[in-house]
Amino acid sequence: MTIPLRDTTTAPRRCTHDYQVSCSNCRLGTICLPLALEADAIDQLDEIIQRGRPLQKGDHLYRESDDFKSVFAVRSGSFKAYRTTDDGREQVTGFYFPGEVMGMDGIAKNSHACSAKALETAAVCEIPFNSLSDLSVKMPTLQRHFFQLMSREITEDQQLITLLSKNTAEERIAALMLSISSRNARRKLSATNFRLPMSRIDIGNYLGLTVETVSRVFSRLQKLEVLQVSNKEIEILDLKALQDVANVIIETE
Amino acid sequence: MTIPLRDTTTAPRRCTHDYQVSCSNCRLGTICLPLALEADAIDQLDEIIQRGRPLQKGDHLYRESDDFKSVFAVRSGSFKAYRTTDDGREQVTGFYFPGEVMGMDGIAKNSHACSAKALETAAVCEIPFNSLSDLSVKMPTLQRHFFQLMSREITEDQQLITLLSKNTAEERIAALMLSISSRNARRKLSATNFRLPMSRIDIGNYLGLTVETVSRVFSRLQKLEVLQVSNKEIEILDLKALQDVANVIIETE
DNA sequence: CGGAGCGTTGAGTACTATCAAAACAAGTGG
DNA sequence: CCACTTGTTTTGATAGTACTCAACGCTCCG
Repeated sequence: MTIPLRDTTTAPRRCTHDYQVSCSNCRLGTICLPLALEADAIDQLDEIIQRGRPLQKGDHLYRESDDFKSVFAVRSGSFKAYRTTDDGREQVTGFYFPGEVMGMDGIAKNSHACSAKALETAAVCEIPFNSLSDLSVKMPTLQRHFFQLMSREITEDQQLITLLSKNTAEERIAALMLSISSRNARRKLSATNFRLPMSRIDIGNYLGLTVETVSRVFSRLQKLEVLQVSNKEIEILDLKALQDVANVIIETE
Repeated sequence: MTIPLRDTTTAPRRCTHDYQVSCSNCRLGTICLPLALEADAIDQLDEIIQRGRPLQKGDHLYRESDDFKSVFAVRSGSFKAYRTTDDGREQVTGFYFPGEVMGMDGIAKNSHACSAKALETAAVCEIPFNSLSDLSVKMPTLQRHFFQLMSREITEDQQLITLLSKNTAEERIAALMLSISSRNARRKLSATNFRLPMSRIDIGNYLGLTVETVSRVFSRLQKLEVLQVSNKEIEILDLKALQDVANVIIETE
């Protein structure tokens, strides 16, 4: 499960490990770029992607206001994206798991709008944006897919907005657990048993709650036998109930 | 100020009104698509844009789950975008003023992720997405600009996320007033005197507050002589103070 | 083993929501 | 033009959810 790499802060550019894979044989398949592309197209994409950047827990992939050069697809491990507010506080804007693409917020101003930090040992595919643009011009399908990827990021942000704007602490936590569950399922991992890579602090920050509230909600959901929580290990005991909690039950009429 | 069009539900396709303008002589200039394009490019863009769709207050430009065909640039008037949550409630995701582009959330799934409703009499430029895609392939600059536009939408959503996650009612209202103020300024309108096109309900919905709270905050800011509020008419009396309210003063150390 | 950071739990508080009522504005039809 | 309806906005009283402050148990790692 964990990556067979460690301690390679200065990663050797090419070695024979599994991160050497190409897009065509990547086990993440079509998750990262939902490409129903011809083999030829995949090869071209493959050309521009730079692999082999293992990061340790706590390492930054990029920082806010860094020059924007590339977007990144997570290959293994996980990341949090966050921005620093005017008054110095941190706002977590998203968590990223294998197959998901980060950094598109940097396109607007040619500098990253948020920082990305590894929550555990992690590896990414770096996709230089200029090359991607150029290739998109030649390959309308790729352009379309990338538009879709960005659009999806927009709709996901809007879902979070709704969550923050309308939902209670329990609903927010339940929604996050369900989100992580389904993203796991997409990668053929267990939808009911998983380990949270992020701290309670990050969860609270992301969901607009304090750590204490997050902790209390977990305790409550455990008491209700909806979740089994043991530190970062989560087991969904009652999926239906969890969905009910998330869905806002309110049936006034 | 209001548009010289009314009652044209079935808008005549071509008439001699001012909405006949082309991109090259549009007084919104580079606001909508920040195009530093060559004249030739602008003409090509102009070709694909469909104008003359005046809407009345309350009319929908598109609805959630409508087929996605186009994005829209606001020409006059204003819109709110909203999505309906699973339990039937409404979540306002944004307000759109002249020069701003709506509908990019629809690209991901080829159907609109939210509805767009005119807050007052309004007109738009419709930009068919397929044509835009095709043109982008031929014009890398246009592709780049459109990527940037989408990226900007992402960063703006993230700002709203931060606002909802971290800020008090007063801070949220202040931030919205400042946002509207600066968007007005960009269009060479007054940054201190303006009319809110949306209701208190919409403001509250957008900012994750109840109507009552919105109203109370306006009253308080008025008492503090930061704002002059008279129904929908807003005057910013003390910009500095308003920025202080928005910026989270908290200077613990 | 001990410290540092993380996570949990408790008590009290505060901000915002909820409920309720009334003033006000806008639109309709007689 | 006015009575009437409907929806919006404001204000007040009360309640509840989540925050703050505080203490303590747990983990991880040097």
